[in-house]
This record gives sequence, structure tokens and C-alpha cells, in this order.
Amino acid sequence: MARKAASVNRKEELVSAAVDVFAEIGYYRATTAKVAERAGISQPYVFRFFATKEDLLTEALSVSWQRMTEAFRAVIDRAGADTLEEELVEAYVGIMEKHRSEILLQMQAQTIGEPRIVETMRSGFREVRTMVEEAFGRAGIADPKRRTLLFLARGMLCNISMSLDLPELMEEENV
Amino acid sequence: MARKAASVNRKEELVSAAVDVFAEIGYYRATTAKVAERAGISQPYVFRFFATKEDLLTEALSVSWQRMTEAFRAVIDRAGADTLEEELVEAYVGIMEKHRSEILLQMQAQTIGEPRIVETMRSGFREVRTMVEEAFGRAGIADPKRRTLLFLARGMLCNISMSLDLPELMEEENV
DNA sequence: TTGACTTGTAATTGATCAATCACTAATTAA
DNA sequence: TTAATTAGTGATTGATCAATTACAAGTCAA
Repeated sequence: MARKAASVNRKEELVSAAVDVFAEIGYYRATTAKVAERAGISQPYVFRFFATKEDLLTEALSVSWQRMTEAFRAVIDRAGADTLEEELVEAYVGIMEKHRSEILLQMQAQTIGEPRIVETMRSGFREVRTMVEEAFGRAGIADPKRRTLLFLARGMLCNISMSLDLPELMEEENV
Repeated sequence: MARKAASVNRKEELVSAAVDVFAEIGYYRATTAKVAERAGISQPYVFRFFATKEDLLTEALSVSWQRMTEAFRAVIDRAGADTLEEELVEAYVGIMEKHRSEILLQMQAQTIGEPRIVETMRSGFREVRTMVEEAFGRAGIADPKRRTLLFLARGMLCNISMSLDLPELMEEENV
């Protein structure tokens, strides 16, 4: 089974390299050769793991959404009702700091019209929204639907603040 | 002077075609040939108006920001203090409906790392923010800084709602 | 009316890149 | 040991595209 495990690692390294390269120079400018180089493999070998470049993007996106939902899930399972929103914001900021590339990739994917990409983004968004809304409801927070949308909206503004380097959009005292 | 005026029109038509084509299939997938076809001119002729494809994108972005700031300026000059925010939201929704492509282009540009694109986006964002914040201040709205950021955040969520076709992110009753 | 200028295009070029092909080297199972 | 499978690469291909070149037809001023 050592073979299999090594192969899984290779694939994970490849996806992780793809996230970074796609985020740095953009999906369409990023070449499979650059991704391969970052992953330490040859360019043709990329296509042993993913049939097309778009398949690789889809997987990279899925991984980024998984990280986000898992982080939120952990907060929801642990946080008290009074600090829930605060801790969700903290978790998101944490992801933005530690996994900047994944957020930048998601931002790109917001405008890539390919049906499979759109679907991946839609389901990611829906899952986060549902999860947060239910948690807000259970925590007895007033108007959970509205609060969830505000939470998401602030997140989207944070993204832009990061990608365009406009820190004034994230002033803590105005949250 | 008829020559000059016709030339200005051609250029405007070209930029407008670029906005649409870039928005539809993405800046990097959009070819100068497709933009030219949409504008009803030949592909090489594009380069008589703009030295590079990126120059064309920069101009297209500038135009889209101008439309937005002009629309907001008109509202601010006209609206009463009590309906200011409401009317600004209306104006934004109007742009999203009538000039969907321009919003989609701005969303793309949020993650295009090219320095001149970043700078165009930054100055557009700053101008809108400053304009709205000052108007909120003059209108005696409480906490104008915070309200402006909320206004922008909601706008960014609207964008995503449109581009990913997730109408539940824009439920009127939760605004 | 001729020469300079403007408007416009067809054809080409040089680069780039996703994907395929043809192959070698290592690993494993019998 | 050997046959089959797996891991991995170099070389190539076919397509695409931004940008250039070289040219033609119209316009206008002297």
C-alpha cells in the first residue's frame, strides 16, 4: 500500500501547487508546466492525475471549500452562543491569512463561467450559508437569515480588501 | 471635424464591445479578434486605438467606474437625507441590471494582478467609498464610516449573487 | 492633381500551451 | 527470473492568439 499512499500525496501536492500558481498569476495565465514545476513533477504527468486543466481547477476549488466548511464546522461545534459570530469571523480571517491563495482562487472562480466551476462555487456558497444560518438560529441570534447575509457580505468585502490591498475596507472598529 | 467625431465613436464602440466580450467569456479567453468582430472592425485595427490588449482592458474598466461614480453622484446631488442610502442601493441595482457586463468585468479585475489594473480598481473603489461616506456624513447618518462599509459589503454580495445566480443572497427583506 | 494624411484590411509571425505519444526505469507478484 | 504493472519523462503536435507588416482606398489641403 505504500505505492498508493505515495500517489495520494503526489496528487495532493499537485492540487496544492495548482492552488498557489493559479492564485498567483491567474488560472488562464497559469500553465500546466508551471504547476508541474511547482509540484516537482513533469508537465505531462499532471495529466495522469487530471484529464484536463479544468478538472484540476475543480479539484483545487473543492479542496478550498472543504477547508472553509471544516473550519466553520469546528467553530460551530465548539463556540458558545454569545461568541459564535465573533469566532466565525476569526476563523475566516485565519483562513485568509494562512490560505490566501485559496481565497484568491475562489474569487477568480466567481467569474469563470464554466458550468462545472459555477456549480462548485454555488454548492460551496450554499453549504456555508446554510451551516451559518442554522448555527445562528440554534444560538438564538435574532434574525439569523439577515445576520448570515451580513456575515457573508462582510466576508466578500474582506476578500477585496485583501486582493486589492485596501486595508481601509477592513477597519476593525467598523465591523 | 466629422472625421474626428467618427473616430471617437469607433473607439467608444470598441471599448463597449470589449466590455461585453470580456465579461461574457473572461478577459484572458477573449481574443482581440472576437472583440473586433463584435465592434464591427478588423482585428488589427484594434491596435490602432490601443497599443495592447491590457490598455483596452484598462480603458474598459475606467469607463465602468465612471458610469458608477456618475450614477452615485447624481443620486447624492438629488436625494434627500432620509432616502439617500435607499436610492444609492437602487442606483446600484439599476447598474447591475443595465450594465451587467461592467460589473462582471470589475469582478474579474479584482483578481487580475497586473499593476495598472490593480491601480484602476483601487482608485475606483476609493472614489466610491469617499463619495458615499461624505454624503452619509452630510446627511447626518449615524456612524457614516461603518454604514459606508456595510453598503459596499452588500454591493459585493449582490455581485456574487448575480454572477453565480444565487438569488437567495439578495433577498430584499433581509437588506 | 498631386502629395500627404487618414482609415482600414489581409496576411503573417513568433510565441505559447494543453494534451498526446512514445518511451524508460522502477516495483511487484508468480 | 521473468512478465506485468506502475511511475515517470522527453519530444512533439495542433491550435490559438497578440501583435506586426505591408498594403489599398479614401479624404483633403495647396
